[in-house]
Amino acid sequence: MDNDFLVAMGYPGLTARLKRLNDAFVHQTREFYKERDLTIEPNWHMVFLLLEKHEQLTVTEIAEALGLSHPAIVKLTTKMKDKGYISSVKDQKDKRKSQLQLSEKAKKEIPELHIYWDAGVEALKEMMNDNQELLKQLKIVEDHLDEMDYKTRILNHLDL
Amino acid sequence: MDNDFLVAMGYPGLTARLKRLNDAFVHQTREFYKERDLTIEPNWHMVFLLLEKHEQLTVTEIAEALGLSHPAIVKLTTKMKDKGYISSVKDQKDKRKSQLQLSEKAKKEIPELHIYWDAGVEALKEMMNDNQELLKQLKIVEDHLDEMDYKTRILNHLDL
DNA sequence: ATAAACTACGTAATTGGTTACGCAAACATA
DNA sequence: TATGTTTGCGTAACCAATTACGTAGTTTAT
Repeated sequence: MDNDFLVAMGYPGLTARLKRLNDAFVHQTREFYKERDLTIEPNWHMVFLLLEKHEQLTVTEIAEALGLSHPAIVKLTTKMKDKGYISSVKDQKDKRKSQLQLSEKAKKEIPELHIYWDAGVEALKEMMNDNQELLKQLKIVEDHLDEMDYKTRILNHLDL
Repeated sequence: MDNDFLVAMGYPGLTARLKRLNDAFVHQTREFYKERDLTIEPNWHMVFLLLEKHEQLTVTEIAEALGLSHPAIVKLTTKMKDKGYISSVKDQKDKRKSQLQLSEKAKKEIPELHIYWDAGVEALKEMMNDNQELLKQLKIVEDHLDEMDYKTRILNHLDL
């Protein structure tokens, strides 16, 4: 058996490697939180950061910012509410919306969480040899994907 | 709202971007297959390639090569069997194992599938500006992760 | 002012994966 | 040769996400 088949495959192995790498990060982040008895989950991180920056946001706004479906955000934020990290206020101007914000508990605990998140960033940086090249290369692909989607690109290459 | 919050976040946005990018590729590949009335799924690709290269493999071998759990492979290959792409033979030397291989149908259809997969590779290459820099950068992170896991690295940075 | 279209978001059903468990076969060892 | 341990893999329960759908509220057009 190959040392690493996905790597050996080159280009076609890319997407599986993206998934594998992400799964590893999420898994180990979850382990880390568990070990420290933190009752937060890995995918809450970006929601916390968003709400630190924006004070209040709707479900749809969060979904768009994170590139997830709105039902995903409903579930995620419901859990965060259950744990007391998020409070929601019905929007008075538009009654369909509810504005989500960090609770007092969240604001009190976030400074400690930032210590862990910062350590995570340092760990990441270290694994990336202290440069942003991976991020840059990702951006290139993301930008291309925005310009024209992958399916269309495949079709174009078939017609040649 | 930011143009792209995950990108703006830099390092901490990385894992969410890996997921988002992978999801986009998988989604659009699925759409492509559907449009061409191909009854295959995106994550079968690597299994096809593995079995082209290795003639016959067990569930566990495939799981290890792809970095997935064995139950994932059981489900995936069961579907491929149902569609007639994989046949399995009980291993005579070790009766716990069954050796999976490409069916005749698979061998007949694979040349056509390669046309599509090749177009996909061309599309990918194009999005990566015809270079392997992203793959190289990924490899760096993967190798570091193999050396020492992310959780341990976070802990190390906390102790400083 | 009313009808039509659109938007926000909650819920249900489905999906692709995971961990946990169990059992049978194989292997190692006393 | 019996016995404890490991391995392979199937099944069950669970989980995080998706798509599809319903409904109430908002906006637009006539």
